[in-house]
Amino acid sequence: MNFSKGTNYALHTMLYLAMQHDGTKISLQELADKRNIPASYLSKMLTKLSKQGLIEAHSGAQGGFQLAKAPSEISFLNIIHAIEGDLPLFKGCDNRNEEGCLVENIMKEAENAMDQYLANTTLESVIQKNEGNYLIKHM
Amino acid sequence: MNFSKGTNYALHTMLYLAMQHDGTKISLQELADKRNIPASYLSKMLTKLSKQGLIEAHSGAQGGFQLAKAPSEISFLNIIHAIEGDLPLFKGCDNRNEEGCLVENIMKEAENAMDQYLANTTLESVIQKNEGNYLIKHM
DNA sequence: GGCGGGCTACTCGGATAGTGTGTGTCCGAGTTATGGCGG
DNA sequence: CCGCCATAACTCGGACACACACTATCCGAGTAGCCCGCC
Repeated sequence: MNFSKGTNYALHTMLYLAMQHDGTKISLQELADKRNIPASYLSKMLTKLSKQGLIEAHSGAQGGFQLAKAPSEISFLNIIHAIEGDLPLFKGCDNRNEEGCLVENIMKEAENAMDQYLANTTLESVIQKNEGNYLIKHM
Repeated sequence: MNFSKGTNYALHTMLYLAMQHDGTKISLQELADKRNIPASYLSKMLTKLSKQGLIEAHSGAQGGFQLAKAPSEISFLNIIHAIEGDLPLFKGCDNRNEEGCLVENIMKEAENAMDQYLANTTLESVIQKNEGNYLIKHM
């Protein structure tokens, strides 16, 4: 049980896109090179992000990707759900009765605690908090 | 990315064991039958729980399993870590510098939020909250 | 009656295997800007 | 000078392959309580 590499790739890429505040389009190849991500695989992740309306993909020459919303409106949770799916992390027991599975209910609450943190963390808040930081430029 | 079935099995089994407050030993077969879990597989999960000191295994005739601690001292987090391992859910980037990976730090915080909830949820608190409930008897 | 050995019930741990998902690659199809060529 | 067309650069999406963890099963080995029979 752990987050997939695809999620890691997506988060890094989205952060990179958010730093291009002027909204210029960036090609798949550049995104892949900057973070040492296999381009073919990253393409699949970007497709998912695009389908969720988080980024825009432009075909043809001078095409590329850019954010579809303001960085303040894109949370980590949005990105993670776009990649991993929005199914709950925990599948409860089969023989569920009218109140559902007790263990499952508890795990849902635990997951909600994590989701709430991720929903409150937007691309903008991360960049602002780390402005001028060495990290943000080279990671 | 989701919790394994093994975790589900372990949580249910531990809850069942906790309800045997008199500390009688319960055989692997009975535990498996009560929750419709394949006994051979459950055995592996119980081995992990035993190695983490959460339950005691008694060999031989009239043997079986019982909690090694009081239900109030066993949290959901203990059980989950025993099964899934205590590694962080998110593996950050490889090229980490002196401050680590920015994305990874955020994900660690998110995971901490979930862990904190799970650490505060003990077998005892779950049972007390659902005492007399239909669920607790039949799940 | 007491002692010992076999029996039974159970756990422990390794070996093995199927299965699904994550990860990665490749390639063809479709799309758009650009530049050159002809009118 | 203007418009059309070929080309290049790029995305899109499916097909495919591989690795690895999860899930599950089976079996032999070891262990502990119990009972029966022998002394």
